[in-house]
Amino acid sequence: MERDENQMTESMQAPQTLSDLQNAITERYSELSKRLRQVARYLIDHPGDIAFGTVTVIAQDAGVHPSTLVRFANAFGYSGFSEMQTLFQQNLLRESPSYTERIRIARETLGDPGSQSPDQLLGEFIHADTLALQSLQSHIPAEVLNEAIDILANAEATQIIGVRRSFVPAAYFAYALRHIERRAYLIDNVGAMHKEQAGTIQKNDAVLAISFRPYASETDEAVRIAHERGVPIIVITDSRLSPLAKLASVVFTLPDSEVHGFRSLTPTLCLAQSLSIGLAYRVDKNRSMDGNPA
Amino acid sequence: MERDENQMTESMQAPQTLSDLQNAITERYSELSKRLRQVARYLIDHPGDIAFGTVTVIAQDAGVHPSTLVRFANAFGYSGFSEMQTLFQQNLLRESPSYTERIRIARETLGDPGSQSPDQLLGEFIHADTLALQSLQSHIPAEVLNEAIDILANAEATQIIGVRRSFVPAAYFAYALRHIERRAYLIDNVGAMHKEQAGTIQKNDAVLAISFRPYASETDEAVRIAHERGVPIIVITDSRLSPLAKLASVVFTLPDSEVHGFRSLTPTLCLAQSLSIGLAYRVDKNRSMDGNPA
DNA sequence: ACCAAAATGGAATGAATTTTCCAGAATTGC
DNA sequence: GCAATTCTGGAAAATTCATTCCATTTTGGT
Repeated sequence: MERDENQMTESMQAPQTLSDLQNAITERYSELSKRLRQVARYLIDHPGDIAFGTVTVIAQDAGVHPSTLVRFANAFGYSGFSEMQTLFQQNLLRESPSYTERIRIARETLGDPGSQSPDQLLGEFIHADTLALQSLQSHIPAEVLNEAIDILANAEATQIIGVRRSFVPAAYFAYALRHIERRAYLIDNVGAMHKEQAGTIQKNDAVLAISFRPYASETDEAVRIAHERGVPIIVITDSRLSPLAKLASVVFTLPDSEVHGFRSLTPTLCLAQSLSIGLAYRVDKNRSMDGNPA
Repeated sequence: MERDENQMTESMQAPQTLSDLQNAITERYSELSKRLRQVARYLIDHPGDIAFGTVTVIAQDAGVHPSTLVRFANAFGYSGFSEMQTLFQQNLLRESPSYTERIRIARETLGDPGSQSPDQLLGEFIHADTLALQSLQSHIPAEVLNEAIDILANAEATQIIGVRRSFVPAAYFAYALRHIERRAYLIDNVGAMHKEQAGTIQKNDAVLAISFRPYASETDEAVRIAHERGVPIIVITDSRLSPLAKLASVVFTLPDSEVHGFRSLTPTLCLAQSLSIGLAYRVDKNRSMDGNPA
């Protein structure tokens, strides 16, 4: 067996993921020099500390000289310490709730926006929507979902508000709730009568409002009316700083994924689905517990 | 009560944890200037993206000047942006381990219908939508996309038809097309006047019809009228055997993903986005080729 | 113990990044 | 509607940082 291949100094290509690197380190640990072993141990044992921090700080913590870190990175095929460091950062990002960073990276690797074929465009939207969906889960705490479903389950009817872009998920909510035989009223502002429509909100209703930047005054007004009447309010919006958030009983803040200037409604609709079906199950369960096993 | 204390400029001491900072931001949000609010929103809504990246990059993503970030940090008592940034890093380090675990658990329990928590349900829908999106790309040939965009680009106005479930993507189309300054009419059947609405379809319009099983007669009728008048028709449906398919100039057939009896609209909306933005680019290109470089 | 080769840490260089400063723009108060 | 104040963004300055280079030390072999 030819052992020369294993000598890898600068020639071989560097590991591209953190786990690859960790494997490589473990494998080559014995052939490293004293100081490099020290670095190796530190990298393996404290991966979290590598992501941030400067060479100087990390070197101090690891008890070595900064240049040793650079040499270590070189020994594993990287152009410098910084290049190796990105692996640790990416790893942290992958585990973290953040995803716009990944979109940014993906966008960079996808080349210039603008003169693209519709086909590529479709691919980009699919990609962006997928990422947005993935991050959705981490943005929606289970308790909030449960509270929202509680409110909907206890309400006699649900009044749904959403205009312009948010009209789309609002319409979906109305469709879905009616589908599972819940009373749902869509405040659709037909005939510019949203105030009149909002006027019909009653004590034992629930209000479901959807509003994203730029926040529409129509939605705001309707929610305000509901708030005055002490009606429980579920808000789906994009930020805790949204004007609706402070009036709400329950707030969902959704990450907005923007590609080519168009924000995706996919997370909102997915949430809408989940709320509706979750409600359906809840209502079903309540019914059977009420002594009606059908 | 002495309110002076609240004026805090440089004098007060800066929040030492991320949640403290977030609270402080929420509290003082209203008294911030326009740009600082922009920063505030970005910090609240994208905490994960602050941790890495340089001021320059973050400033770009937030749409502000780098110095604004520094000013913001100063306004909250930090010596500079970097000092504030460390809060976000610490937070990321603390949060990271749970996330992948959650997804794994959610995925494992997938397929166990019935008594599920809404949280698990959400995970299922996310998963289903993701799969549906993935398969979308292979179901949409590039030529069909191009033809559809051709039709939309040449049309004077677009008439959009979709009822019930399909009303949701139809409404989205109407919104998106108007957003890119195309004339779009949504045949929404208000006042049960879909026939009258369809009657306004003209020779150089285009028709965009969305219909899934069970196919709605309203959509069918409208498309039939359009077909008689020789108007180009784009159809989004679930099968090439759909009654609309044979009248269409271009047909998109979408795979339907069904979870808990609810079909997902996500692929339809993703397609809608792609068509709209693809159209926007096409129109832009045509305009500049017509000698109007703006 | 001596020589050659490798390894190490200090200092310097050069690049990148954060911060400060300032002039013009926008906003507010009168 | 004007003046004063605040806000903004460009550019330069200052700082920090990663990397390279080199002299010194250490290691391993004879």
